[in-house]
Amino acid sequence: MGSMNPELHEILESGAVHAARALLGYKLVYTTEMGRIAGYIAETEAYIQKDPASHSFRGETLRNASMFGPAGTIYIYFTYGMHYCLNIVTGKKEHGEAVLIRAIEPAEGLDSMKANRNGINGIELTNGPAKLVEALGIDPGLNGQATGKEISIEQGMQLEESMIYAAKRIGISKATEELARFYIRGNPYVSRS
DNA sequence: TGAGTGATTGACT
DNA sequence: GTCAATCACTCAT
Repeated sequence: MGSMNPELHEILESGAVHAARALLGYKLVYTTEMGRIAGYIAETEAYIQKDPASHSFRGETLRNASMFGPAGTIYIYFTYGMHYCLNIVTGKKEHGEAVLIRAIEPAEGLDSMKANRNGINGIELTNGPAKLVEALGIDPGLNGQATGKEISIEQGMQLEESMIYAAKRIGISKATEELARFYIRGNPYVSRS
């Protein structure tokens, strides 16, 4: 994390809700020996420790330990017996909060994404949290690592404030009224539900 | 020890 | 629109 640019570090450490909004437009980059695969962050959700819908709500366990790491830590969790989702940890160390990356707009390595997604093309490539993990081909073993290595966040597209939309979260049954989901207005890769 | 749920997706009616 | 897949975790026996 020492290599992370100061502006980004400040954003992440400022807390999950603020970071979820500010991360929109940044480029999520996965670097492997095969090359770079990347996309612009188009949709996020914030999860803080006092949130009943957060994995960190009941305190630290083996599964969610990464959420309690320093800002910039990678949190990858396994769910529904078959899918992985990617989070960027926010806040101070020991604070149990993170931003779920729900959708990206492909920017680099389109052919690799298609291959990783078994030939799927178009918006179905990356318009969901587990879909984008599969498209990038992210190794679940990277859970707990710091960003700036295999997974990094780079300056992306500049967004007008009016392009950012806040909404209720989706895919959860607790605390659904929280305005903790953010997305780029009009971006076709934003997941529905 | 077992039932129920889940930060999802894809196939099917 | 409904629902199965499939496992880690929580909570109630």
